[in-house]
Amino acid sequence: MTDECNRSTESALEILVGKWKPVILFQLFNNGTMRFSELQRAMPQITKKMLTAQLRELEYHDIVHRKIYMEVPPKVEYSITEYGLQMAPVMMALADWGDSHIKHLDEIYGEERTGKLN
Amino acid sequence: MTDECNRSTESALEILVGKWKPVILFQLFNNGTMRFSELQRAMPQITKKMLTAQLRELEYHDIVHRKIYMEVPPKVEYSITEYGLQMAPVMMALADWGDSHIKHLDEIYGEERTGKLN
DNA sequence: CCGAATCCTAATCGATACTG
DNA sequence: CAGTATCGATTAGGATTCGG
Repeated sequence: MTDECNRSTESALEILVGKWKPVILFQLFNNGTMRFSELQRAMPQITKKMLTAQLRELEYHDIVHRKIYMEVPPKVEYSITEYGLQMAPVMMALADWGDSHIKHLDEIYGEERTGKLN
Repeated sequence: MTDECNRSTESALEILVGKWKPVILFQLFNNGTMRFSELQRAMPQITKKMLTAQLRELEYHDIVHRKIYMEVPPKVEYSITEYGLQMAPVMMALADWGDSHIKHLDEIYGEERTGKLN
């Protein structure tokens, strides 16, 4: 049971984990459909390699849909799948709790803390 | 706003992420107070180094409490803090969605899939 | 414009041995 | 019993270059 819970949780975390996954998801959740280049502009720090890799994983998990237009120059659009929309509550829960957690850490360690563990 | 959500989410993920964090949390949530050796027995694969490291991080985040008994041989007990209990809903949400997600992947790729992306 | 391929660094994870 | 220290293996992340 505990073991089962853990498999489930890790399966869920697989999707959220990665330096860019949450950002990408927030972008797509907020803006609906976005082109590859739009995503890149929205996240100036990300490299094409990373963006592609993370999108592929999200696509594999059926969270993100990839629509290819057969034209020149190439055009590819990404959007959250219907199934992906179901994880909105999880994202909200994480963002909510994370928000209160940031405040909690500030109370404990003060505003001047580095945020890093030694 | 999106940016703020993202900081919050990543702050939350910081806590859950790590190969052993979820397991440790499930153990402590289910069993209440546990000694170091009990945790080890519950997770035969984990090394002492990893167990210590993950517990320290959880302690830093005020999710886990560490109680040291000054006796010989040493005795240290770990438990979820009051604040830590507040993240129970998040854990539940993750486990729930992860569970349904596993089933969803099975539907898409079939039971025989490896679970790995290429 | 949207990637794939290559190479490299940094962080994470793990096996083993040692200590108060 | 409950750790720390050290080292090697593995993986995630990034810079750059090339191609359809």
